[in-house]
Amino acid sequence: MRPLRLIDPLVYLDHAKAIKSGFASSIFTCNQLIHLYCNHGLVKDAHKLFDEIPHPNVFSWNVIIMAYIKARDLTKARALFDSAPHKDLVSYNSMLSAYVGADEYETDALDLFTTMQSARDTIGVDEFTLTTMLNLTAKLRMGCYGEQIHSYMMKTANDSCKFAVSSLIDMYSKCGSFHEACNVFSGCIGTVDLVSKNAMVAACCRERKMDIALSVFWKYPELNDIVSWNTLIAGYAQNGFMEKSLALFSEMIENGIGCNEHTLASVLSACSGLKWLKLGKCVHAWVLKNGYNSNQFINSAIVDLYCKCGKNRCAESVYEGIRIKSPFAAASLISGYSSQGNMAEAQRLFDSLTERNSVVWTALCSGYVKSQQSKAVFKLFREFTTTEGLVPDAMIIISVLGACAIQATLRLGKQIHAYILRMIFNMDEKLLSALVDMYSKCGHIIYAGKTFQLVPDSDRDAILYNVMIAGYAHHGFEGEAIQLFQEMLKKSVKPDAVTFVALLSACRHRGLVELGEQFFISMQEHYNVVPEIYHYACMVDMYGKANKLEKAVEFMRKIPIQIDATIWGAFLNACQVSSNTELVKQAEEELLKLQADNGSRYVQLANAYATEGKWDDMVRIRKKMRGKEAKKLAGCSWIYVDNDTHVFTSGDASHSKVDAIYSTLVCLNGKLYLSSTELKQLYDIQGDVVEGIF
DNA sequence: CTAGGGTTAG
Repeated sequence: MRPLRLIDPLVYLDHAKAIKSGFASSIFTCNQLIHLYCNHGLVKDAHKLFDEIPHPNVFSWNVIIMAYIKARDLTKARALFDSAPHKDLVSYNSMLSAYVGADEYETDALDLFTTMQSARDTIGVDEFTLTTMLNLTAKLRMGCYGEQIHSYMMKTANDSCKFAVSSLIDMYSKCGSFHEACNVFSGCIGTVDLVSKNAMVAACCRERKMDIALSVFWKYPELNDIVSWNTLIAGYAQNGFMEKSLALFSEMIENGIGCNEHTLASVLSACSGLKWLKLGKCVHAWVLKNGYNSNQFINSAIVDLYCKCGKNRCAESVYEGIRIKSPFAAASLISGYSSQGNMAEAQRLFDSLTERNSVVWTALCSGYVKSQQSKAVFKLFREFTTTEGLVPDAMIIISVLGACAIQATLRLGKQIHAYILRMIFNMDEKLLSALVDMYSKCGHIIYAGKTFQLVPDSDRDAILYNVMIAGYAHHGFEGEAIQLFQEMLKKSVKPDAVTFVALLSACRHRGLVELGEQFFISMQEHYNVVPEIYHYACMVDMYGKANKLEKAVEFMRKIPIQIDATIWGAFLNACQVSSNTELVKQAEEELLKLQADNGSRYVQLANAYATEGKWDDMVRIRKKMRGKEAKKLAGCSWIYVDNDTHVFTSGDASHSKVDAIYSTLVCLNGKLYLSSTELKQLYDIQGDVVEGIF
């Protein structure tokens, strides 16, 4: 068949006419011709020819069924399949793999597989069927079924051909059984084939075990093809090693391997990660020159590149220029708008889309989380599940948990947790970090701790530790926070800037000045973490809260970076605590220079003067604030009681049960300033109420 | 002794 394709199809159209007029009409030639028509997308002509065959054989039926499968008309393919008088294993396997390859036909695939095995049907299964089914279990991440197929393959000696091996590695890896994947791979050492090796490299990349991936890659260098290189390049990029990914790409080109659209997509995402606009633009030019600009992965990577490099206008014009737009490119642009806080534009683009996948929904949701609009997230999520009837995946769940954390809606957070358990989601560190953060921000530090404990030691990454340490810090458990920090060091998980923000803020809240100072020094000396604005602000605030103004002043003098409004704000607070009028004025001037339009700054200053009884100054600041039309939103608290939200602002007396509320408050005030142990007991009591979830 | 079905990278 293959050489025929090199000849102008028109020759064969002539040939078809010849057959029709009675020449050369062997059924063999007819079947070949049907296949030829299909390869040129001429399904209708193929079908016409098929209809003209007086006695189609099993090959004829199979080839016409394949024609509709390739044209993605599975309904028609199935209708032909059902009506075919001649069917063999090939017919079944073709239909099965069509179902496995398509979205939302998983049940049909399973039904067909069951039919094939049923006693009434004598068709049976072979190694083709089994590898196809492995593919399905991999796609559905159902490792337990994959395992069953594996044992059946072993029993029937179908487990050692190269197709079986590569599919098994792929299935185990995608179902989270890396160890099993390794076992399969090492079982065929010596007779390694290329595809199995590539599947193994991919499996290592999925596990972030890049050193193993590299050693597998270089173990049989003569085997390496373009897929091997692409797998490794993509692996490095996806695990955040952008420079390594690009270095490997140069090596690939130097070795004359060449590159294809897979390579370029990874290279583009490495460029976005590094914000290397210059190289990214070169790749963009290369894409245009080589006609890769109809590839949806490439297009979304280019849009993403321009967004990440702050060139939203370029991103927009690339997006406009895409002829067949994919939801992925739209998602990139939505994330671009979101990262600039432009949710109106993000929503507008979302509304204009005719095709939305869960990536688009997630992009918009996480945009609203970033801009703290939790209500919008809940609204979107409701639309997603009820109106659209879509099944949430882990990514969108993470966004919703983020919204729960912002709004401290424990009830919804717990519902989501229960949902995760019901759906038997694969709980990865990302999802667990989001859960821990939600429980912690909703005030349930005990739950947060229990969720954290569910994560096996080896899976605890820096983000998860950071979330948990910050949780303990905010709840006043500095001992637990520090203990966790030590555990983190012992497991050689590298602490980063966020870790130290959490630790310093624990010291700040508890007035542990000396410990805070130790952390601040050691973060630079031992852990190579450069202090950022928030670390400085935290230190200043710590000195302020501990009433050590002279230390704050001394610290302010030594700050090597541009002192911004956050730091000045903390310093102003410190001055207020110490009632130092001279310094307050100094801080005021600096602050207003930096943040003339921030209403909260004026309010803070006005209050500072009010505390000192300097009413003239207070009035002056208030007037200045009006002149600039700066506004300050009043901070508020809220609580859910019987499905009703009760909102309170400071000094608020508008609630119908205001007397009862204030008398309870007086009571609670007396119980404040508990010791760490007392606090824990209090949380434990709360924790027991809904213990069932764990 | 010739046709048709299964594997890896985003």
